[in-house]
Amino acid sequence: MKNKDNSGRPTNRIVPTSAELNLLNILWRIGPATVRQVHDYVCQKQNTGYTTILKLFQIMHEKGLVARDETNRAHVYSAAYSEVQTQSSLIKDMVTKAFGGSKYDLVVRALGESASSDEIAEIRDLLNTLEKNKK
Amino acid sequence: MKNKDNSGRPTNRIVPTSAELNLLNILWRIGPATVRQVHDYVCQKQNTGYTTILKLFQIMHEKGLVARDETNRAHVYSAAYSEVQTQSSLIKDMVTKAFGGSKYDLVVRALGESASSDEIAEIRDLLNTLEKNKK
DNA sequence: TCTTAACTACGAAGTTATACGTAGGTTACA
DNA sequence: TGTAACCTACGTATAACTTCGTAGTTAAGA
Repeated sequence: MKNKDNSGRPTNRIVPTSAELNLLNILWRIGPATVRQVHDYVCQKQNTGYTTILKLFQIMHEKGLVARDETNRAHVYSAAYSEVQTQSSLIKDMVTKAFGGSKYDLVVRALGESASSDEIAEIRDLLNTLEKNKK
Repeated sequence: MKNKDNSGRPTNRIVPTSAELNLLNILWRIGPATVRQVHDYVCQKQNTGYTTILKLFQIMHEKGLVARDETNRAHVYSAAYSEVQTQSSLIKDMVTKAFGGSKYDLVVRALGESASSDEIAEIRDLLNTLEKNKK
């Protein structure tokens, strides 16, 4: 099924909201988990109602953002898309909306402000690897 | 005044919504403009009511996203923040929410999939310039 | 001057996102 | 067995986002 982004343009991309991303980050970190486990995890940092997490997972399940294992009474949720896939979708979305479609511009902006020498070196390595794989 | 992002964490950043970004892109392109001018511009691509644009600008003005010159009857709106500033804010926001705070990871993900040889060369040049400016 | 076109302000509707409470059923153990 | 803890489903409340219509005012031209 096709989703729609806020602008009304059609898209097939996975673009989780802020709160959804918060939970996905936890699933990516600790793996498939029950609402209880995720709730406990979240509550280490902020107070949130148990049913808030539950409801979010139910909605995310409807959207296809998470898979649900209903074998046991406490359902086990897992991310439907990998962190890398999701990050790529988010980047694509942002490049379209705020960078005139130019991925390069996004990279320039990200590097522009403050990149440490170490980071620069790492990215240079990455570029070498990318080019090597092309040949 | 402090804004809050969706996650409840406080932030001072400029994070326009999708529709807002759409209008800001136009202002950055054509410069300060009336609702009429922006509406005409928008309607080249999509049908949108005049008052839809008007209302959006009013809200953006309340938020401080645009400045408004009320000298003439037709108010003239202009972006309150540059495209570069806004892009940086959006990147920061995204790095926080989806890349565990690592700008480097975002760059890696952006470059990871498909970067042309030309783009790779350009980014290498950029890295050289960045490093030169550091010394 | 009178009518028409244009402009702003305002309200409201429809949708999504976020957040919880309650109801009703299940499990575990005293 | 009964009661306390736990789980899901569902309804609801609020705020933000997006869209547009209407009302009222101002300007401009016949």
